[in-house]
Amino acid sequence: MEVRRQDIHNSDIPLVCRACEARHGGVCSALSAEQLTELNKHSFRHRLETGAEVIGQGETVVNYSNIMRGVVKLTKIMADGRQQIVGLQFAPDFLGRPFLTESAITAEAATDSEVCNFPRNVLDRLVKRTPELEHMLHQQALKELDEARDWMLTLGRKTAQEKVASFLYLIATHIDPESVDMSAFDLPLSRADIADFLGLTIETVSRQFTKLRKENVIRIENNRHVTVPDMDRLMRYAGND
Amino acid sequence: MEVRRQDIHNSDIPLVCRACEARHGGVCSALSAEQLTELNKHSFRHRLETGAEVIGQGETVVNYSNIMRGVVKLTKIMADGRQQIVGLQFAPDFLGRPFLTESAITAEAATDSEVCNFPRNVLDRLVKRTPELEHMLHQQALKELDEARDWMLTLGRKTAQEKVASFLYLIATHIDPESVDMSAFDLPLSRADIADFLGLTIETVSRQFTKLRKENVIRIENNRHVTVPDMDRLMRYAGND
DNA sequence: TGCGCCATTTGATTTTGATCAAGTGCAAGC
DNA sequence: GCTTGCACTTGATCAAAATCAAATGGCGCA
Repeated sequence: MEVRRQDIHNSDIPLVCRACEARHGGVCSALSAEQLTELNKHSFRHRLETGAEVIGQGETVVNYSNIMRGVVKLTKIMADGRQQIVGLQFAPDFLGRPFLTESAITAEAATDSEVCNFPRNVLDRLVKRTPELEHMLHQQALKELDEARDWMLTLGRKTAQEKVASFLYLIATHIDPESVDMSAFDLPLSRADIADFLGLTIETVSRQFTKLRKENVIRIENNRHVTVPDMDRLMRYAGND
Repeated sequence: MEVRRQDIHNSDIPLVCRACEARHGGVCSALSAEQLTELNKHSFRHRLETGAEVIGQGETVVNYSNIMRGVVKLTKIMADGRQQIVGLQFAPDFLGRPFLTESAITAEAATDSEVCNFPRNVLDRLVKRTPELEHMLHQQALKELDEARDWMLTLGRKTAQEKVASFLYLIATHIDPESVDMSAFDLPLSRADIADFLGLTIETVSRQFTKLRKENVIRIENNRHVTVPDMDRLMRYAGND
């Protein structure tokens, strides 16, 4: 099943980009062949092992990235070490905060990942000249805002059980957007990360996993692999009626 | 002290806009005289009493707004009535979610307010033709995203005392951006609203107010008027070291 | 095979904030 | 001036989640 595209001749497009799965989902989809070539001159792909930091809170932003593969967590840290994950980004999301030089968050690979980096100033220049690109980034910002607000309801008003169920539901629906069957997946986060995402402790997360398992809402193998026999049931446990 | 402006001749600008305090801060600042005239043909100013709903969760968006005066709260409600305020908007913020027809949140006047409404389709058309306008909206979305993520840390990881102090600090720094002295202000929210903003109950909010008062971090008159003798001290109570 | 290292689970106890239940104070209306 | 209603405060008790403290269970490696 070939998908026809009316945009540009493939032959005009840089080789690496032609083979890039994110080209049609990420920011690059808003660029012309020349712009892609220009951006590609300065960009480089990059593997990230679990835990590798993309940028730290308070650091100067020199690169933006596109996530090619894996999951990246965005965290905020307090002076005394308390930590909150404020966003999870999945391929092919854009990673970066346009128009600010200092990062307000830490971005770090939650799983083994791959990103495509481009220098801040090159993309910034491109954005100024390409309204379609700014539109793309605007859409992404609005999507992240919607997600952040959804999560605020979870953090502020849900019980521990609802929080854990909400997290499982979120992962089920985001981890593999291509797949029709969302009922089996690997958790991209450790219990500690899940706790930081939900505003709970590891112990509470663990207990809620056990409880959901005993009530047959989920099955768990090897701590990371989850099966959901009834997605609607999980949704009800998450408080999303 | 007259402020010189290089943009456009005042005489080309609609009368109501010329007298509008929000014109230089809000979306309108990105528009040319003709565009302002065009938009103004379809826009109307509107008073909102405390509690008046601008738009309800799940409803179809027909208008965008600019807040001229007052504070608007954005809330999410669960099926069983639990409620979380996910954003506070102050004049001259833009109010609305571009590119989506259904609202994911309820927007409601937290104080007596005034807004300037324009039909969705008129502004949408204008955005398509005006990159500068999209840039403005993009900036606003990013600002709201930064604020949402700050608040996620507060909701997920701070104690009740830190939450209340954080709220007071937020209001002190947002209620009157013009004023140099932020140490005295009126709370724009009732205790119930504050509880919904902080993910707490009214009782807990009240107790924390009392505690902060007894420790001389704040003074309170008539339930709504707050004085902060030492802003840095309040900030430390908020956990922002 | 056994050791040590982690991440995770489980259990006992404590703490924080929620819930339930009266009060208080103030302003509007008769 | 008294009642009524509403927003807020205060107090007593309860429950959910945090904290403290051991287990348990892989997994890599000697």
